[in-house]
Amino acid sequence: MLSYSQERDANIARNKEILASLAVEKLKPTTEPKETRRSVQKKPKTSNVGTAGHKRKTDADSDSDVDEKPRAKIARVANDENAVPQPEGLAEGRRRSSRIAGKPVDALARVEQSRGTPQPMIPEDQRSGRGDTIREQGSPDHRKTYGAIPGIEVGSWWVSREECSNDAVHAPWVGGIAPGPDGAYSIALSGGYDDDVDDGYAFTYTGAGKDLKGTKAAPKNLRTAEQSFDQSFEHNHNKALKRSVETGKPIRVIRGFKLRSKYGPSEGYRYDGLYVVKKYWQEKGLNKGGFLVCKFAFVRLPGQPPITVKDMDGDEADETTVSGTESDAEGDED
DNA sequence: GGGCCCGCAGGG
DNA sequence: CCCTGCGGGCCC
Repeated sequence: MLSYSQERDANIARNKEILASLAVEKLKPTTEPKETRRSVQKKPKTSNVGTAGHKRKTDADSDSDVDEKPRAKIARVANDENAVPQPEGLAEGRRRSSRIAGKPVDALARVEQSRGTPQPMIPEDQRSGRGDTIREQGSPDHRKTYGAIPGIEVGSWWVSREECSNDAVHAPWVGGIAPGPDGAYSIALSGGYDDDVDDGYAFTYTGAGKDLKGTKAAPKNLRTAEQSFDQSFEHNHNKALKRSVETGKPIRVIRGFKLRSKYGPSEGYRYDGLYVVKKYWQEKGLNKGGFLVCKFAFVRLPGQPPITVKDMDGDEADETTVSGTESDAEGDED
């Protein structure tokens, strides 16, 4: 019987092989000058700001960094004219993705503990959910658009899935896969599976299909649980990704802070551009029942801005941008 | 850390 | 209407 880590390593090795077998030419290790760091453009738009009803930045007292910080990650592009005036207070201040409850999300939370109050988080007239930067009459619903969302640069960053959804980059609040008729529109890498491999320019991804967990009263109110059955390509989400392989439609990819990879942002969710799915297969997943999972191999389309790479050892440390690295001596520990 | 309630979006 | 899904927050 293999231990968890042995099994994981075996899976990872297999996933790496598959990625390698795709014979994709890796982008050269272009180490971009720090400037290239995309999107230092703060200027969060309203959409993004007004967004979460839950957490709203009350006033400026919270952290006042951001401004000059090169690591400002808010990257909305927005035509200035289109830009809606900022409700003050929310304007600047990078809001954090309370990745860990108990962090200085301070006043943010609190403001609205109206958890039970069902009300739109964004005023009706502002919540197109179609990509606010292009919200004009007649503009298409970008939630169902393949490829880039107008006005959203590669490298754009959001504190939460909710905000990302508001900009139509990845519609589901929870789901990792946004399915469409000719393939998935977008996916989210959030570190849900330990044996997924992320090399930046390519990665393997595990499909959907898990039980929900809950209590007696609310049997399925939790969004995750242990794998308790085999995943299949009949599942709509997996089917969509399989279809992506056939159609070659580009898929928007966002990486989240929970992703255990040097390509994951240290906070929030970042749009890393377009990828295509090259291959799909099934394998025994990393779960105690040995249940099968559906897997997919993604490869990044060329000609896009480089991905930000996190300085591992330091974590929160600095981030530099490169567009693909050979070395991936990502210290395996355990 | 874990437990649990509360969301939304999309598809059936 | 129902259900699901690599969230998020709060409480312990």
